[in-house]
Amino acid sequence: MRISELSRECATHIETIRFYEREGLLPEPARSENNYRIYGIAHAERLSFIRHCRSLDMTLDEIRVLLRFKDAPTENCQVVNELLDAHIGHVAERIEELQQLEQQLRKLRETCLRSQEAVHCGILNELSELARNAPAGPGREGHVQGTHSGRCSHKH
Amino acid sequence: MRISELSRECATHIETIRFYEREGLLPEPARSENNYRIYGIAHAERLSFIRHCRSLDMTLDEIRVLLRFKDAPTENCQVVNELLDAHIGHVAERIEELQQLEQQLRKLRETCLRSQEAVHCGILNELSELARNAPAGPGREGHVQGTHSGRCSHKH
DNA sequence: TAAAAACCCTGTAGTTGGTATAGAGTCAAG
DNA sequence: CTTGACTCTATACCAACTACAGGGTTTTTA
Repeated sequence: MRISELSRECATHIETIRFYEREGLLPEPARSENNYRIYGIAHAERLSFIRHCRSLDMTLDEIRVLLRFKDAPTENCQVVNELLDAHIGHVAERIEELQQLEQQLRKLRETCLRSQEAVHCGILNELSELARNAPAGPGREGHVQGTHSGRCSHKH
Repeated sequence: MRISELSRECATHIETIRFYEREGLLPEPARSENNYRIYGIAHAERLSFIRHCRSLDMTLDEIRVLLRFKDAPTENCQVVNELLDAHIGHVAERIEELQQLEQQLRKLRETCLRSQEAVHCGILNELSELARNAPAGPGREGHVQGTHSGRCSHKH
């Protein structure tokens, strides 16, 4: 099949497929005489595997490790277990961070309950106060991302 | 004060300070005769404000809005309230997503409780199975990031 | 006095996981 | 024969920095 069919089958943008090939996650497929990529079922299965791992928020590096094990069926899978445990740990960690963050934001929100002049706005004043007393940077440790992600409005 | 002192005072990398200046978040400071940046207290306060907002996981665009209101003290602050409400919403949303993700990952982890040959590893098999049946991409909607963030090991 | 350490500057490239172009070639239908 | 759908490569862009190259200045030390 050609790339657009694979794209439909795996609900994956064409550009993403080519990107995975460049990254070495998908093997280079055969080419037709006019240089089009020709994929088989194995490619579709591998791409689905990758996409499923991505939907579980694994990094491409983590997925690379899993693929290595899939490709070497006789190897001991302990590393797979460890990878997943670590990933679960990071997710749990990030959840806690975000829960604390939500508390802080709700507390901050309470300090300005009605519209008024910005100079009297409790939120802005509180943010300035806190800044003076505790100039802490983001300073996260785990490999868990922040609150904003790119999967949304890409204007232009 | 010079840039390294500001950097110490606000616990912010020097490069980040220059980056904020390029981005228009910090005003261009005066320069000494040898072209070094010279900062005053106002700069330190503004930078602390920015860093505090960042520690609350706001984007630079969101912070830009807040700064505009700080700079125009007579304007009505309703937009500030709305911005914060939206931000709280996105954080809450991301928490729920991550909690569901954690459940899925724990379930997956249960399918392989001991080390064995990769070909029999429940995790790898389960990931392949799920992939065949539900080839769903990431497909997040909000502006909330995934599980992995850059604030960690930057190998090189 | 000279060299080394410490600080500063600009500009550019890298990070992640893609997305979106430009510019060109290929193919089938009307 | 032209239109539209599809493909190709290569490059730039997103956020929010971080890091480095390549240069200049200032201060400290031997």
